Amino acid sequence: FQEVPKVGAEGTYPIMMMIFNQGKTNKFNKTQTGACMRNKMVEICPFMALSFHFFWRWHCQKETFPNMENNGNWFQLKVLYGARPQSRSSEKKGKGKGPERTGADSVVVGNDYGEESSDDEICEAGNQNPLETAISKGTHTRFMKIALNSAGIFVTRKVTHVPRSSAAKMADLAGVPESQIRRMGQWNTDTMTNSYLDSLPRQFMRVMAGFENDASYHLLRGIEEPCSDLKRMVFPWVDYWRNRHANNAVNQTTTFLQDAAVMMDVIPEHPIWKHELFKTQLFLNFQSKVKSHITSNTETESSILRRFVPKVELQLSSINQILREFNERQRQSDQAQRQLQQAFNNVISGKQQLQLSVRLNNDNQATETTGTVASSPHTNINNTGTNVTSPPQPPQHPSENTSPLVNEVPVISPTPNTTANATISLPYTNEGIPVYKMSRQVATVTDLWDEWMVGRDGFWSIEELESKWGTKWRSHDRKWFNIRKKIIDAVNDLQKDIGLSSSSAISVLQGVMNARHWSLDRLGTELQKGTYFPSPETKRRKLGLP
DNA sequence: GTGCTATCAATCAGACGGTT
DNA sequence: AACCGTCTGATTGATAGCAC
Repeated sequence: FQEVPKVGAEGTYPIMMMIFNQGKTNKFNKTQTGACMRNKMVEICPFMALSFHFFWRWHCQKETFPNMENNGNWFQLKVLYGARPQSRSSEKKGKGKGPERTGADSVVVGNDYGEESSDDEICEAGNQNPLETAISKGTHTRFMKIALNSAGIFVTRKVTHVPRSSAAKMADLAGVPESQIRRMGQWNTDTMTNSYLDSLPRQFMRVMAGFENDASYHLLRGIEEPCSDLKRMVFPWVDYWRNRHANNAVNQTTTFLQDAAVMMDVIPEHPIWKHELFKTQLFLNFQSKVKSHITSNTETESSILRRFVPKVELQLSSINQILREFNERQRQSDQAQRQLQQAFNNVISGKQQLQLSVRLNNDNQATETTGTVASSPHTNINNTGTNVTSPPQPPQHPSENTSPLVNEVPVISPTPNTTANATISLPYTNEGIPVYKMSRQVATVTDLWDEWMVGRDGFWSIEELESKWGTKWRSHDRKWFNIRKKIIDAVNDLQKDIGLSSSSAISVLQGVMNARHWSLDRLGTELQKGTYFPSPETKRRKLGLP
């Protein structure tokens, strides 16, 4: 970490530099650098990400801070380590389907990687410290895919290369000169760039961090300086070794505290906030000061906007209005689509009878057949549509429509189905009662409520199954049902006791699950045990308290 | 030659379900 | 309800083979 002066303005700002001397385009071990600065948006700030990563490891995971007495103790440690912390792979021989590997090619000493240094070699070493094991290529790819997919970006090729190309494109769109982009991406080959220029393309860094120029580098969350007592609580080990080595380099204590003050509102449910540091009065005081800087400045910007560009604000508010209307229409459209999907599922599953009209025009004698079909994925309609096979007596479908034509319906009894995934047909008992195993894929209160009240994949809802066949449909799934029922009861309790809508009640329970890191099963168990009540009112009612 | 995907094996946490 | 062995799914490391 370095503190660099602003160009053309007073003050400095911290930057994080990475130094590397090997890589695909660096065949001659030339020392190259990459650098970044604090981002305007705390959510994507690399300082935030790295300092939270370290805080989590040293405070929450209780990882031992390395002894920095000499370089050999910590030079091989990886910032992002890849092996399982509890991995016992050293006892095993070889993994994967390939031939067993020998340990001979796995020893990596110093920086002399020679001609072929692949990640795999670093990953191998038999009894190596997991903290010294680099993240594998496959894991890197998976992490990238998860991150990209969660942002709605689907990449099929060069997944790990995406930031390299997209950063260049983003910078180009933001007007960063090509020369700067070349320098950041190490795409230059001319002698001047390679040998003489400062390797930090400051303009590129600033734009990617959300700032126009050095003078405009002004972080609202960076104004408030934490007191030394608070700072000492963050990375005390780092402070210790910095003092021993008389190292004045910037450390992340201040930026961590400033970022934490804001991030707590961005991801309030993250378990890191359980740490005692964030409950101390020192931190709470500091956090309120940081927030006051942010809110006061936001208002200033808004008043400036009102004073100088009233029309812009008017336009913005009308655009907002349009967006709201658009969202409302979109919501209605989504709802209609869901209803349509539900109706379609009902038809597929046989819950809803379907009227078909078939006209055959193959020859001059046009035939028209009309029939009502309680359809099933196994429904067979032969060429004429009138030659009906006599099916085994179908179960009593919970359909309310009984058509006079129902006896013509070609329904084939669904074949028994034992896999949880292939839910397109239901097995039936000899008495014609469907045997439904509740979905193991359901992990949220919303999905459970849906399965209970609407039914999954077009099958009967649990409510319907209960009302039609009592407990018989679930003779092999009692425990699961009973635990889940407690959650449905809790939703109903919230509606009854404090007047919430069903969707609000579902949100409340889902919020509890998220905050406490409970699975559905855990929530159900806690409700069953009476160790958790959805509301104080419910608790009073159930326990008969005044 | 390199990056990526498909695939297998190892491992772990948590769910499941039978027994007491 | 507690216990405990088994099952299941998720995660990770690793390799072969394909595409470029």
